[in-house]
Amino acid sequence: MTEQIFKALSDRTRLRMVSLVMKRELCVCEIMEVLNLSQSNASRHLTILKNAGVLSGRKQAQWAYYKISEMLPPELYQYLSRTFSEDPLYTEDRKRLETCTAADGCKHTTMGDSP
Amino acid sequence: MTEQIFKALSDRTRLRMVSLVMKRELCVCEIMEVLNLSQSNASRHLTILKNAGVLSGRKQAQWAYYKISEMLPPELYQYLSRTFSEDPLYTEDRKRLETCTAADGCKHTTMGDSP
DNA sequence: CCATTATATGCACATATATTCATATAATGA
DNA sequence: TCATTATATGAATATATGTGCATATAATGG
Repeated sequence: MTEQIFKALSDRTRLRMVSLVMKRELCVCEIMEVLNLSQSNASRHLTILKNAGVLSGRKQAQWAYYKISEMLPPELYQYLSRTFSEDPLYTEDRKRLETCTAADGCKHTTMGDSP
Repeated sequence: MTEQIFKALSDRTRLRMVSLVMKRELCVCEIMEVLNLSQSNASRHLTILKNAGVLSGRKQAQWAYYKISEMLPPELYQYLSRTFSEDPLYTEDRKRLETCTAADGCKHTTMGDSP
């Protein structure tokens, strides 16, 4: 539902999440780390985004990965994409994402990494 | 602000308002009539949409007219436009708008009409 | 089996939001 | 000037939402 999508996107924390996930598929612990959120809070927000059809999620081992849903209307994707690249709030989050996973971030790397 | 725009659009009543106003510039009394809202409620919602930059407003005589703001990001305009034409909720409102003003609706016609 | 790690969820609570009622402001026309 | 019409806003209230804390579930590795 349209209303639901907008509701999901009407929160700053969730917008920041979408911004990060738009870069690449992420697990909850990476997101809570970069945005400095409590685990439960991060989980809840991600659930809201998923239920609204903004994100899609999958589980692998003990991790829950989220990515941009293919159901997300292209116009919204375009708008978000443009907004995130223009607003420092989001670009800085994205910068922090890189350093986070580069340094160590979670105890794991997103997908299979070399031995 | 992005968050603000989404917040403004995250309410069903306001989405219905935007749908109507996307057809043509309307005054408060027309909107409250078509959507069957109390006057104060309609006014408040329109103020929220205006403050978010979704609508722009002007006053003429005792009436307050609202229309789609030129500040509204084009991607959002596209998305809304498509959504409103696809969802019966909005198409029926729009149908009711026509009959309303055609019959009598407000005591006035939107702009100057012939004698 | 047990400790650890990752995630989701019930409960409680503070804040935000939508709505109504009453009232203020302002323009119009008689 | 006064009644009418249109709109905005303060106060009150019910509901929704975001957040932390504790806990449940589940997978992993030792």
